[in-house]
Amino acid sequence: MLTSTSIKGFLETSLLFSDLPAAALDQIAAQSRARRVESGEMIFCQGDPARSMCVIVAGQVRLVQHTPDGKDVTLATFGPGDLIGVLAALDDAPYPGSAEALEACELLVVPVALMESLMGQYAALTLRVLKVVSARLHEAHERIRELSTQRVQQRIARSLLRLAGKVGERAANGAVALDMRLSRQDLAQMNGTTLETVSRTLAAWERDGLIQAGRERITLLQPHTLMLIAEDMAG
Amino acid sequence: MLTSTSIKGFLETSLLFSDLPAAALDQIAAQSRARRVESGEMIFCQGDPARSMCVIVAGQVRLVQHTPDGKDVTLATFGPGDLIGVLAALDDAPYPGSAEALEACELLVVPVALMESLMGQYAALTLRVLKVVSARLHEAHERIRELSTQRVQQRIARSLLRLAGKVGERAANGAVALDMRLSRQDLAQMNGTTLETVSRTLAAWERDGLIQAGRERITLLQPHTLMLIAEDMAG
DNA sequence: CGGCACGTTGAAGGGCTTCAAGCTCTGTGG
DNA sequence: CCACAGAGCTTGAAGCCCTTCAACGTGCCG
Repeated sequence: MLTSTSIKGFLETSLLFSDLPAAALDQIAAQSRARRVESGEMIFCQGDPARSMCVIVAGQVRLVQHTPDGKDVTLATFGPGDLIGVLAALDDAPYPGSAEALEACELLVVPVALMESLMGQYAALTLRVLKVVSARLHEAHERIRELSTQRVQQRIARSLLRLAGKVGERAANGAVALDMRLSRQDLAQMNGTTLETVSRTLAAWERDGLIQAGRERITLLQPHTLMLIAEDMAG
Repeated sequence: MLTSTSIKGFLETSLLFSDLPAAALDQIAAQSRARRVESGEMIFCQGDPARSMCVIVAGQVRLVQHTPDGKDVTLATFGPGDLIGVLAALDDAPYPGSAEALEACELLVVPVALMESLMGQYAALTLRVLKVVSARLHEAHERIRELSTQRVQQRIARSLLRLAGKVGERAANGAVALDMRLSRQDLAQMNGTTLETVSRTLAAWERDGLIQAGRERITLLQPHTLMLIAEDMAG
C-alpha cells in the first residue's frame, strides 16, 4: 500500500511527474491519496461529477460506456502509468464512462483542482498529458475506422493481437498466451458485437488450430494467420 | 488573403493564441505562413511526414482515413478556429489521415518545431490545445459507442442533427436547412455505411415528410422526430 | 447537348443478431 | 466430499438489416 512518503517515491520515478520541481511533488504527495480497488470494483461511474483524476500505479483498468438500453461498450483498457478520468476533468463535465478494475489495482488519486493548477504552471507536464491524450485519440480513430469498414471477424482478430501485445506470454513454437481473464462477453463489448458471435468465431478458429480457447482464457497458436484474417487476406 | 501583419491581427483575436506575450505572437507571425486552398483540395495527405500544423481561419475541412482496400472513412469535420494535424505533430508520426477542404479555406500553417517549442514554454497554450484534443477524444468515444450499438438509421439521423447544429439555417415552421454540400456518399462515409443504404433511408424519411432531400442538399422538416429515431424511440 | 457525377431502385444473399435451450466449468457451503 | 447454484459458454433456428451488384434515372456544367 502506498503511504504519503512512498507516494513521493512513486512520483519521482513516474514518467508523467518525474521532472517536476521537488516543491510540486511535495504538493502532489500532500494533496493526493492512495487508493486500492479490488478486481471488478468501479473506480468511478459514468455520470458522476469528476472531482479527481487517477494515475494507475499497478493493475489493469477498463473504460466502459453504458448505453441507455443497457448495453456496454468497452472504449479502452489501461495499465500502470496511465492516467484515467482526464477527459471529464478537462471538460469540467461528468465522467463520460465508468472505469472498472480488471484486477486488484493501486491508484493515485489527484484532485482535479490541483492537477489544473499544476498544468497551468508547468508546460512540460501539460505537454506530456497532451501527448498521452493525443495518442489515445489516435487509437480511437483507428477503432472508428475498423468499426466502420471491417467485419466482426477481423475486429476480433485484431483485438486478440492487440491484447497479445499488452499481456501476451510467449510460449513454445510461436504460441502466445493472453495473461488475463477474458470472457466472450468482454471480447464482444470490445468489438461491438454479441457474445454468441464471438463464441462461434472462436470455436471456428479453434477447429482450424489458430487458437486454443478456454473459459476466460485464450492462447494464440498461429498469430500470423490471425494477422492475415485481421487484414482480410484470409478467413 | 492573410499577410504577415494581418496574421498577427488574427493571432491576437484567436482563442488559441490571444493571451500569449507579444514576443511569441511576433515569432509565430514570422515563421508561419498563410495558405489558401480551394474546395476539394487536400491540405495534407495520409502518410505524409507531419512538418506543420494548421489553424483554420475560414472554411470547413474534413478529416478522412483511407483503408487499404480503397474505402474512405470520415473521422470528423472542422471549422474556423480548429487546429488540424495536431496528432501527427505530437506523435512525431506521419499524418494518420488526409485533410480535405470542403469549401475554399484560409489556413495558417505553423511549423511543428515552433509549435512544440511554444508549447514547452507557455503552459496556458498547451492547456488550451489539450482541452481541444480532449474534447475531440470525447467525440470519438461517442462515435465508437454509436458504431458499436446503433443501427445505420439511428447514426444517419444523429449525423444530420449534428450537422444541423453546425451549419443549420433555421427556416419557417421549425425546419432547418443544412448550409453545405452533402452527398449521399458523404453521409455514408460519416456513418460507416454505403451510399445505397443512405439513399434508401433518406427516401423513406422524405416519404414520411421528415426531411426534404435534394441533390447534395438536405433540409430537416421535423428535427424532433429525427431525434426520436436517433434514440431508437421511433422507426 | 453530351458527358459525368450524383442519385434511385430492385433483387439476391450473407453476416450478424436475436431468442431459446441446454451444457460445462468453478467455487461454495452443507 | 459432493451437490448445487450460477456464471460462462455452446449450439441451433429464424430472420432481419444491410451490403453488394447491377441497371437505370436525373440534374448540372462545360
